[in-house]
Amino acid sequence: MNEVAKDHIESNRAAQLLTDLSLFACLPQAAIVHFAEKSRLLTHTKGKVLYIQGDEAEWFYVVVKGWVKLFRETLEGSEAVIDVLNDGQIFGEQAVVGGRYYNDSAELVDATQYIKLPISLLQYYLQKYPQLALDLLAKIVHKQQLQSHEIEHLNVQNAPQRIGCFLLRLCPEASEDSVSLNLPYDKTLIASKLGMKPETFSRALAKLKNDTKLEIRGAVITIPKLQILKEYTCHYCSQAISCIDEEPATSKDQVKAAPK
Amino acid sequence: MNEVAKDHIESNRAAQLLTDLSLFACLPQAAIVHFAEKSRLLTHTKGKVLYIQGDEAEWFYVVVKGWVKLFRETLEGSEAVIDVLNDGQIFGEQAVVGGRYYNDSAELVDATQYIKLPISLLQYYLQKYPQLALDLLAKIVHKQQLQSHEIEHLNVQNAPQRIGCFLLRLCPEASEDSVSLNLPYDKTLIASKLGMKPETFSRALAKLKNDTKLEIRGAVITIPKLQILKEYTCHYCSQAISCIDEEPATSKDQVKAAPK
DNA sequence: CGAGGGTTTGAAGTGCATCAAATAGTGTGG
DNA sequence: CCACACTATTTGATGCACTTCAAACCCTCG
Repeated sequence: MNEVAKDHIESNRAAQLLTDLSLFACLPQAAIVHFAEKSRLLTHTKGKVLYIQGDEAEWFYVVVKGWVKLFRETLEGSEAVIDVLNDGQIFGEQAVVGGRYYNDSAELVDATQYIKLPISLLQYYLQKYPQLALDLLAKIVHKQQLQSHEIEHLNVQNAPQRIGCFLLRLCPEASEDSVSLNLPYDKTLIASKLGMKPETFSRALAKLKNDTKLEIRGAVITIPKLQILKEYTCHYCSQAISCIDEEPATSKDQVKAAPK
Repeated sequence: MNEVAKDHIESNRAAQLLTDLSLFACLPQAAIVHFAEKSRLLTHTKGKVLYIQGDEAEWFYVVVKGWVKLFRETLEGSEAVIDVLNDGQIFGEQAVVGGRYYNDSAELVDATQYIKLPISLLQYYLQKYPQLALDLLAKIVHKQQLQSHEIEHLNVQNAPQRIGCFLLRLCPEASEDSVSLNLPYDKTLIASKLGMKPETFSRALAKLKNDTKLEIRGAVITIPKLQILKEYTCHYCSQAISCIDEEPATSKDQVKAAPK
C-alpha cells in the first residue's frame, strides 16, 4: 500500500472518530472531514512526550484510546499532575486563545492512540461556527469547575479522604450498594494526581480500607457499602450530592435566551 | 430625585463602567447600554454574600471597586478560597454555559462597589456576537491557567515560598531591584488563599523575611532585593520567567487563521 | 477607655514526606 | 516454562512542616 492510500484510510478513520466527539457535534460533516485531513492519527507507547510546557502550541489533541498525563514540572524535577485524561477527552486546546504556548506538559501513561489536530484550524472554525465556540466554552468551564473542586480537596481533605473521593468518581453513575472496580492506572500516578507520595498513598489506602471496609486485591477494589465510603469522604466536601461529575451540556441542550 | 431619574443615572454610570471592560470591547455601544439597563450598580459592606454555591445562577458580576472572595465551604464549616478578585474582574459567569447553578460562593471582603448583570442577557449576546464568546473563552482559559498554577504551587512549594510567590505577583510589571508594597487584604485571607492557617502564615512570613531580607511594618512590605526573593521562591516554579501573570489577549489582538 | 477583630507567639500533636529496605508483580530472554 | 531484571508497591523508622489549641498582643474604632 502506498503512502497516499494509507493517508487516505487514516484520514477516514480519523473523521469517523471525530464525528463521535461531542465537541464537534455542531459542525457539518465537511468541516469534520477537513479536520480529519489535517490531523494525524497516532499510536505511541508509554512515556512518549507529546509536548512540554513552553513549547509553541501548534496542535491540540484528542485521546482515542488510552491515558495521557498533563503535568507541570519544576527546575528541581518535582512534578505536579494537573490531570489524567482518557478516551474522548481533549487537551492542548487552551492555546487556541490567549497564549501561544502550552502551559503544561503532556505524556502518555500507557500505550495510547490519539489524534493531533492543528490549532489554527480550530481557530478558523471557531470564527466560522459560533456554536463551536460556545460548546468549547462549556467544555472548558466544566474542566475549570473540576479544578476548583481539586483545589478544595487539597485544602480540606486528608489523604484517605482524597482517595475515597477518587474511588467514588470511578463508580458507575447508578451504582448499587456494592461496587467493584479497577484502578485505571498506576497507584503511583494516582498518588501524584491526588497530591501525595506513593508511600503515603499506600498507607492512606490501607487506612481507608480499614475505616470503610474495602476489599483490595491489587488494582481491583471492592466497595461493599457505598454509603459508608460516601459518609467517610464527602462529609468534608462542599457538594451536597457527591463528587461525581457530569458531562457539560452540548449544543442540543442549550437554551436560547430572549432579550429585553 | 425620583426613582426613575435615579435609575437612569445609575444606568448611565453602569454603561460607562461596562464600556471600560475588556470583555465587552467587541460589543457595540447599543449592546452595552442594553446590559447597563438590565444591570444593578450596588455597593455593600464587608461580609455581604452575593450568592452561595448551589444557588440558581441568574446573575454574573463585575467588581467596580473593592475585593470579593470566591470560596467553597464544607458541611463542617471549613472553607477553601478559590480566588480573591478586585477592580475590573468578572465572576459568576461560568454559569452561562453548562450548569445552572453557581459552583462556589461569593462574599465581599471589604466595602465594595459592583455591578450585577443578568446571565440570560450574556447568553443572548454570546449568540449574537460570536466575538464575545471568543473573548470570554480567552478570559476563562486565562483563569484556568492561573488555577493550574495554584495547584502546582500547593503541591511543590512550602508555605514561605507560596507567600513569596504571592508577593512577587503584587509587584508592578517593570520593577526595579527594590519594591515596597501593601498587602491588598487581610493576612488571614491571604493565608486561606494560599491554603494555610493564619498562624502558619505569620510564622512563614517571618521565615521568609529572615531568609530574603524583607522589611515588614504591618501590611507594608519592602523587598530590598527582588532577585533574592525570586530565587528563593520561583526556583521551585515550573515557569522559567516568573509567576507574574498577564492579561489575556482581547479581540483586537486575535489572529485570524487561514483554512486549508 | 474598652471591646473586638486581626495578628503573633508558644507548646504540643498530627500527617505527610523522606530515606531505606523488603516484597510483589511483570515482562524478557534463554 | 523458568530465572532474571526491572518496576511497582508495601513496610518500617525517623524527621519536618503544618496544624491545633491557648494565650498574649496589637490596633482600630466606637
